[in-house]
Amino acid sequence: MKIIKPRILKGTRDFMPNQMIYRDFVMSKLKTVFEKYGYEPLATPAIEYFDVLSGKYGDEVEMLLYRLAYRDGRTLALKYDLTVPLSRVVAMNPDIVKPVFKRYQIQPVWRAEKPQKGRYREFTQCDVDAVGSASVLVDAEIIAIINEMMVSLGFQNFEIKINNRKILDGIAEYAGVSDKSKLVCRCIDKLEKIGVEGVKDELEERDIPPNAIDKIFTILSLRSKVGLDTTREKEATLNAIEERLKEFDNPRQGVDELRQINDSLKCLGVPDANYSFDICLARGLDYYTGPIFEVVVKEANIGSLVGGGRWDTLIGQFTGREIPAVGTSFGLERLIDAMGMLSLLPPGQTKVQALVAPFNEDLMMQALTYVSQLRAADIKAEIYFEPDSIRNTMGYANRKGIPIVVIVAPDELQEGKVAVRNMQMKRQEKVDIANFVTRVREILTDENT
RNA sequence: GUGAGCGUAGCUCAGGGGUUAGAGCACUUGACUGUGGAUCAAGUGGCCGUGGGUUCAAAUCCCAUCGCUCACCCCA
Repeated sequence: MKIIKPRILKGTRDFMPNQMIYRDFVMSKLKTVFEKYGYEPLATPAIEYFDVLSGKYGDEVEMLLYRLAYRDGRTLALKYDLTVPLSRVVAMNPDIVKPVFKRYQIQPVWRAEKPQKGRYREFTQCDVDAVGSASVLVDAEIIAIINEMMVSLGFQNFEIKINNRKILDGIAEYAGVSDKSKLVCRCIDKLEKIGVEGVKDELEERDIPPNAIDKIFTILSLRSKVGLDTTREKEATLNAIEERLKEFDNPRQGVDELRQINDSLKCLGVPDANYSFDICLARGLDYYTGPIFEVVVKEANIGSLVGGGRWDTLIGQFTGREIPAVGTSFGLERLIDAMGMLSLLPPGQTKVQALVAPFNEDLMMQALTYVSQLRAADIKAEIYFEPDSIRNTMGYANRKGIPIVVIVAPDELQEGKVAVRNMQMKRQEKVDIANFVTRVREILTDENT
């Protein structure tokens, strides 16, 4: 027999039971919040026609599409994100957007990247989008969801950065380099990372004329103190940007949208300390057209945990008729990685609540009826099938973190009882067989409160 | 795609030309005859990633290759 060496593609992972518990935990929180805001689930295939995905993201990203060598080798690809498949669904079912289609979607996506910290080839995106409305109130709602989500997961110091593509384009227009708008955006996006001089150098290298660079920086100097602004400071920043760019329609509109978002967020109860307007935020994907946002947790240092924005023209690429849309994407793995680093993940490595431990083979059948009784009472219970020694049984329960062990042994049975051991408290008591399920339930609820 | 670093026990790593390759943790067994996180003792476990080269001698130096990690680009 030929032995195949077991291995796994770089950038993909197996999720063991203890990790799945965390994934389920975070996903259920996400679903709860999404549904609370009226969004409904959708799923799409892993495989799409290549031309459906191609040309939507941008030149660099195009290389990262996973193409499938099916038939001619170029007609299919694995999905790269959940937004383009959604736009395809809407293009095929245009009626669902009357008046608005609000969906969430939690599925894996694939990117042909070189993996590194916080970056995988297969990972799970958790998207919420609203399709059909051009109202900036929806943008605010998405940001409110992001905020509630981050708070609900236990993050204390996070920052929702908000900007607008229209303002970014305006900066390039103001500097007289509209044709290089994308390039300019990419450079100023790095301000935080490489500093003012770094950005200047990079702009020079890309042949942006010195006077244009100066003009770009007169706008960037209006940048607010990220994350620390009060409402009034935010308004002042927006006003200053608007004043500087007032001769250009597009950026003026962009500023106005942010102002409306700011007002809406106040009504939606999003604290000022949790978001900021950052005119350096760019986002790489081509399909964003209006407000864009991103969440960074500085302590975690694994890039953005959440990213999104308005994408009003994507669906039009399929139908010729534009349908406005806005939404965001949560990176499941990055959220969990960050929560792990900040100790925000709940303890507990198993969901099993009770282990029934027969003392010897002769008591196995009896033990089966007991474990069955526990399950009938909706207690997650398993039986230890190898009654080799009570020591090993306890060791197993301990390793796995099972809170209660029900010992079925001759001494107790003679009195019509079983032993119920609370592992955490190291307390053990004899309980009448008639009552042991109730007793187990009591111990479990005591512990959980 | 560009660049850097690392591959030694199940895990984290030491050893950086010279007998038979080490430690901690984990695992197995025992002290403990019906009880798990502790302690102590003993034990199992290695083609030193793979292939070639230099050398009297290679885990150690050189080359290649594979794998992993990190950074750039871009992104969740």
